[in-house]
Amino acid sequence: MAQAGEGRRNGRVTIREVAEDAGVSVAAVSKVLRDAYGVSDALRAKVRASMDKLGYRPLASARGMRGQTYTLGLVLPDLRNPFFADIMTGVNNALERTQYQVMMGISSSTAKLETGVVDSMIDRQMDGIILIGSTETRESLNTIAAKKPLVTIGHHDPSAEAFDTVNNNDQQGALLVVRHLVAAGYRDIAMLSLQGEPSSILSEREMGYRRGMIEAGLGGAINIAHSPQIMRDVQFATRRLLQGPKRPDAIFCWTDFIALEVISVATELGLRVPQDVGIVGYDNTMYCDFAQNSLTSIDQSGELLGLQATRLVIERINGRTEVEHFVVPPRLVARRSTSRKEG
Amino acid sequence: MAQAGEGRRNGRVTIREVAEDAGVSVAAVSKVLRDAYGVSDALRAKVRASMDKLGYRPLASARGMRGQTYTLGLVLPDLRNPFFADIMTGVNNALERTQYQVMMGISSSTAKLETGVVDSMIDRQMDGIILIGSTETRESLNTIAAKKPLVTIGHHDPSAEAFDTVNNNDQQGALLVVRHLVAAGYRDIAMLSLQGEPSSILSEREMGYRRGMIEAGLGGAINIAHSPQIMRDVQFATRRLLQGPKRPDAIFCWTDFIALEVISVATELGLRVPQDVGIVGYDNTMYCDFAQNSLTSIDQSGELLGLQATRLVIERINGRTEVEHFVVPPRLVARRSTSRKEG
DNA sequence: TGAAAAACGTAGAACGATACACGTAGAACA
DNA sequence: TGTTCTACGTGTATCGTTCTACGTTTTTCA
Repeated sequence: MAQAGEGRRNGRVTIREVAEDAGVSVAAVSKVLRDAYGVSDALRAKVRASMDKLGYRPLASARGMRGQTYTLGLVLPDLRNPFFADIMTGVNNALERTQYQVMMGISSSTAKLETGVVDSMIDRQMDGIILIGSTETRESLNTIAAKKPLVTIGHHDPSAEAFDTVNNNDQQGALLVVRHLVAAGYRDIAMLSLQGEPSSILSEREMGYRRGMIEAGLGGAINIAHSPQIMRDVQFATRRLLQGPKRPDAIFCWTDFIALEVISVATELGLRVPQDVGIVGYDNTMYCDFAQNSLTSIDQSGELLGLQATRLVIERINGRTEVEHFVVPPRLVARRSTSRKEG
Repeated sequence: MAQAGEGRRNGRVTIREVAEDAGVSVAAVSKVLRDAYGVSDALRAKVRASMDKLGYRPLASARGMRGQTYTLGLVLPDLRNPFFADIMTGVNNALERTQYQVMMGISSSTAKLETGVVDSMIDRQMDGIILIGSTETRESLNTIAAKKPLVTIGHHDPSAEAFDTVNNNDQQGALLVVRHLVAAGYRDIAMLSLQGEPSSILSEREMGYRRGMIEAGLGGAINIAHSPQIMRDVQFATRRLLQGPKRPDAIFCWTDFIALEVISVATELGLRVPQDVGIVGYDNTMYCDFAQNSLTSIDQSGELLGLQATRLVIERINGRTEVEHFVVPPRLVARRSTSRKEG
């Protein structure tokens, strides 16, 4: 509580002082602040001049008590996946010319922590919330949406009414992967999927994988392994796959990071990528491009996802109530990790 | 402003309702909330029961008006470097049994954006601020510290009085790198340093590099290149280094991510790592361990840095005013990217 | 037993911004 | 000239907490 500066208010300029300086009422200043109706240009100019002169900044807590805080909450599953940086770029672009600021929290991909972070964002009066890769149930999401405008990224629920969703078409993404691998000559294609709380992306991608395999007449080779996104576990799961009785000749991984780890393990086991085993990731993060990885991956346009989600949440804050579901088509980026033919 | 739920208050339970339900005064509930002096066990139990029953959660904005918001602000330079995830782990561990929540913002390594993010955290009444890799001047930092408890990570200023610093010893880290490379038989050791706004880490590391080179009698080979942390620029700078007149036989990179990119470019140029060129990174992020990278790096114990910074900022919130400067010794982790001898 | 001190509870005034209800001046119209 | 309407300003109750100052009860100790 003790503070380096002086008194408790810390030398902060209040709306009252601005009003006094400009020779107008407090309410007039508030109107200028909010671009509200009923302010003449002359008054607006006078007030803005005083604000600049005094270095006034409205206090979010106080605004939150009666109006908005002009803060958006963004919840990420983790800080390790650079894909979220792409989303963040989109969010920031969308926020460029607005009053809004974004604050981030980490859910660590667990429903319990996610709930905690979201609740604390609601406690902090954030005006809207963007939830990436949520593991919550439809019920919980509806509860949140009843309290604050909500948009999810990476959560499929086309029948959701209370909140908007922004997604890449995960089923199609998985389908593209299988088709690409089949075309490259791979047959025993395994999927290394995510273990943990069930989520809609999970089932979408697994569904796409299954459909792709069946479509190619490889229904008998369907093989889905699961691992949490933790180094040790991924290594273990990968060894199990690659050293098991019928070794797959290609692995479709949940995420680029996992794919890189699979490449690492395969290399250590003396297997050649892509000749002995083809590897595909998801998200097309910057690591895919490195020569030592050269990882085939699915691009889901993170920047666009972030941009759209932000647009939608601001629209909701401004009163929209009809639901909107935005879907981007995925795009496969082929690299050396699956180019068996030339290899 | 429009909202899915009912009225403006959104069905939120207030402290008043809790007080009523428990049959005590509002102030008594507040005391329980803040673990303040002057509350009997009986009363505390009664109040807690009511809080649970009603699902009460204090509103941060309202608390901020008079007291604390129990929110810490954490400012990261970017979301792409997984090193910050380690720091975050430490922060979360430190916060485990406290009431505090952390909210993150991104500075994109530019002083202007950083100032914006920090100001908006102050507007939002955060109780304390942790600044990672700050590019601000001592003046600005003092200004911030005058308003809120401040701790920096990755900013060397041993004479700072108004805020605490938490650091790894960057000069020693660079020194360790040079010594290691020299011991492995490298001589023309270049440093690929960061371009952008000057920072104290920058000069510390470059100083360590210079000292190491001079110490090894290689003062004549000192060669510092600069590049911003952007893919294209790093590639360009690397090509310049590796295709220039006197090609270095080892490159000490600013960050693991850059080092991985350097490995990529070197590979594309047909150079073998570590035989033709040794590569060292910084931060010892998880990517270093992958077989395809096997990158020698400096571990600066991100988790510990995060833990200490959080401890310090909370101490400051609780009234400490004497400055504290915490330094962790760096540790070199040798991997294949510099093992010329066996290679 | 009585005085002093400690322990606990309460009322009510802040905190800074918002937004409603109201007041006023001037324009438009007949 | 009077009436109605519009445009714009203003005063002030209000949001949900904290916290000071004070009052009451209980405990301690000689």
